[in-house]
Amino acid sequence: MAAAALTSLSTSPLLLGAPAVAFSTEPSLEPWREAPVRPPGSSGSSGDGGWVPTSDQSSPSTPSPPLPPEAAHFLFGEPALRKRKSSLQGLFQCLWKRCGKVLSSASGMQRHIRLVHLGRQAEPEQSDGEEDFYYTELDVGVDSLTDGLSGLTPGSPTASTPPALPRLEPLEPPALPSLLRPPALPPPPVLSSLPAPQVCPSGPACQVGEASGGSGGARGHSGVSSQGCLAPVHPEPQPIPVRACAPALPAKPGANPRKPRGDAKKCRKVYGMDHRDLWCTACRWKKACQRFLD
DNA sequence: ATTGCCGGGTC
DNA sequence: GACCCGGCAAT
Repeated sequence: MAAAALTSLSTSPLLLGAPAVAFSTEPSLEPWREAPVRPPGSSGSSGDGGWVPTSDQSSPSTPSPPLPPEAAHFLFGEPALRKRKSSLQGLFQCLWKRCGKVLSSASGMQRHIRLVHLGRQAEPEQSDGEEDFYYTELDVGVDSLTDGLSGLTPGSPTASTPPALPRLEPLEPPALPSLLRPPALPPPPVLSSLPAPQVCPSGPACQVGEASGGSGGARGHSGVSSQGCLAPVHPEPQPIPVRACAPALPAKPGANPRKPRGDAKKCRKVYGMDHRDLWCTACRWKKACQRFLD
């Protein structure tokens, strides 16, 4: 029995990326989904400059192309957003923008998506599971949902705030495990053509390490709701088949991991305790050195 | 033990 | 705000 359940679960591409919770399936809460760029007629599997799709035999998922940082923010800011393959029966709603079609069977929904949105033929063509990303199951029961939300305080607006992240230095976007990926990379031009990076100017998930030593930089970001990050600014938001896959988020919300110590010698070491008057003020105040930046 | 500096205090 | 320091983590 358990093995059968595992087997069926393992076939779901959704399961892999959502270690934490199954989030709300309310479609209106998912305006962040980006356009799955799949021009009709295009196979959408090449031209990503380096990303070579593999033959994809291990799972319905295809390798994940590098997502734009914005997408990574979404990933951080949002726990798992969808669930599927739950034991309960439900309705299946198409998440494609301005579609919202509701069908009562997953297979019907997959067919709908293949035909209508993906421009594929009716035959499942050993369906790669891509359709799975474009619809959600409208649950009838709430049991599985509340499982994932058990850690949240009902009614608390801050509850949806993701745990504080370790400083997001301008690192490469965390290599998205190829668990969940859009079938085709949403084109950077769309995002970059936006007037301004208003996607999430201040959300915790979007926080980028401040230039130097503003000691307050890492403080006080608890009030920002992750919803702010999800404000759709995409001109033509289409459901993006990306679900949250936070790679090992810090366990403690509010834990503020220290900056790794730089190797630069600071005033204290350069001038010594004897010449404290030569120190920069920050060093004198036991703050992050302003003179010898890392 | 030393160093860097966060967090929090006082003025 | 400026200024100071306890205490922690990294070294």
